[in-house]
Amino acid sequence: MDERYRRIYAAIAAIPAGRVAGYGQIAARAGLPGRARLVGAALRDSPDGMQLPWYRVLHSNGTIALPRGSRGFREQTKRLRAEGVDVRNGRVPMQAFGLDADLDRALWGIG
DNA sequence: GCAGTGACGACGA
DNA sequence: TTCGTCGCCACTG
Repeated sequence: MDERYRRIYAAIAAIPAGRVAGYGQIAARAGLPGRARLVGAALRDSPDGMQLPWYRVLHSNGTIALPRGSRGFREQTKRLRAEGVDVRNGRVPMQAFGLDADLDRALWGIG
């Protein structure tokens, strides 16, 4: 496992329940700005045994990355709703559930 | 080393 | 709001 992947996993694990973050945010927090695709690769490569809130990672616009109707899509939607996140038609209002700048700073100690 | 592909993101129509 | 295109970088054959 690469150091980059470790950082990505750590950034994802830092997302609090009931909140969501974009791939770009995760990549940036992992010290890999602009490498959003690498976050997706890391999730694909993540072991099943690893406890990772992968379902809290969405597209920058708040839409679920997985294809509509796929098992992962259903699983992500189900888990998010279980945490109180409002998933409307495969989409989450980032302005309500996304990580704000202040919250982001509080979580990852930026600034 | 080259070409194809992808759990992405920003833009323009 | 939705769709298509381009740029990005890492992985794979």
